[in-house]
Amino acid sequence: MKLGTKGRYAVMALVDLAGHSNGQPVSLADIAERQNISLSYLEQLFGRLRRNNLVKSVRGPGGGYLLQRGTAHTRIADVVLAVDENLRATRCTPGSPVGCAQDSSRCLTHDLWEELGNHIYMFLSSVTIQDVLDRRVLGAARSRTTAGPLEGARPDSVAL
Amino acid sequence: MKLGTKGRYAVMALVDLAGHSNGQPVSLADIAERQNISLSYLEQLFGRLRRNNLVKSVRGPGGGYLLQRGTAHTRIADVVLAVDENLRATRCTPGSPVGCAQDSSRCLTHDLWEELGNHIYMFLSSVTIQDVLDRRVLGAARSRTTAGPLEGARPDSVAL
DNA sequence: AATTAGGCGACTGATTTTGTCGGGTATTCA
DNA sequence: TGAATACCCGACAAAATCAGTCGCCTAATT
Ligand code: FES
Ligand code: FES
Repeated sequence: MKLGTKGRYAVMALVDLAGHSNGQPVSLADIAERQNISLSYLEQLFGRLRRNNLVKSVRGPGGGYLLQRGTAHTRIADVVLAVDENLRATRCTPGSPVGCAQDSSRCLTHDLWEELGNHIYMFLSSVTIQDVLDRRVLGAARSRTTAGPLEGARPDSVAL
Repeated sequence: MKLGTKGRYAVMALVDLAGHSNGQPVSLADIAERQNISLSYLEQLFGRLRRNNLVKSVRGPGGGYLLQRGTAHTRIADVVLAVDENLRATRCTPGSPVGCAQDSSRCLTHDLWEELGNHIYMFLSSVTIQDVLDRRVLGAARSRTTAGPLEGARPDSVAL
């Protein structure tokens, strides 16, 4: 399991984007300056966000990025997964037959890591950009966490 | 946030230790062979575990390690923190005045990461070595998670 | 045509992680 | 006493990952 600057920057950038957009596209240069992140790095991140259908790009002068789904429907988990690729905590790869244990079966700790990953995913799924924008993370999110993600299951790369 | 092989190996080793000890010390060489982990690496890890009062060492022939607290009182969170040092997800250092935001106050996402860290810690605190040994991770742990850690608060390095 | 701003891939330096090595020290047993 | 066992410890090296840069391109607006 890892959570580096990629995931953090992506969330920060999207929150900034959501906060400064009034229906108009927001340029990366603006976000870069406000959030103190390198422009080239942001471009890299937004490339992945775009490919994951989280943002929409508008080219040319006056262009920039827009959130594809609304602020209330963009889950933090999706953002992190888009740029950080996996939250998986298990050592064994899901498809492969041989895990970290030498025999065929799963090792004793497998379930533990898997459940940990589930937990993290649930939490991050329960928080939206809008929640962060409203500083509504502590109370609201926690109460919703026990109920699981809002709606719609992730298709792949979730297993954790 | 990070969770590397150090944390995973440490938990695997302690579970193995708990499972193969009958009051007698278990040597690292045995664990190393069973779990397929380098002996030298294990020594490094157990050094930290010992310094964190999770295991007790017995030197000399027939020596090895014992769990200091019982299997039911050794929390996974303590093990991971002992070898992996921190689960903290925030970018800013807790003591320092300046976080990742340029102005003095916390950035919008600070609460999010902090709350994520809390969540992870709560989950890992709710599971003990005994739970893993009994493959009792999925149901039992989750039900207890909402109630928080078993007892006794961590003194420091927890903030995450 | 000129300017703006996204799109893409390769590349590099720094840091972290993972794991090894070599040489100790304490304890037991013969 | 001394040999064997097994913990103890710090330094070190290979490998992987991360963070960030660079150059050049394409699309749209004016
Ligand atoms: S983590 Fe999947 S088998 Fe060990
Ligand atoms: S994470 Fe603490 S101020 Fe941004």
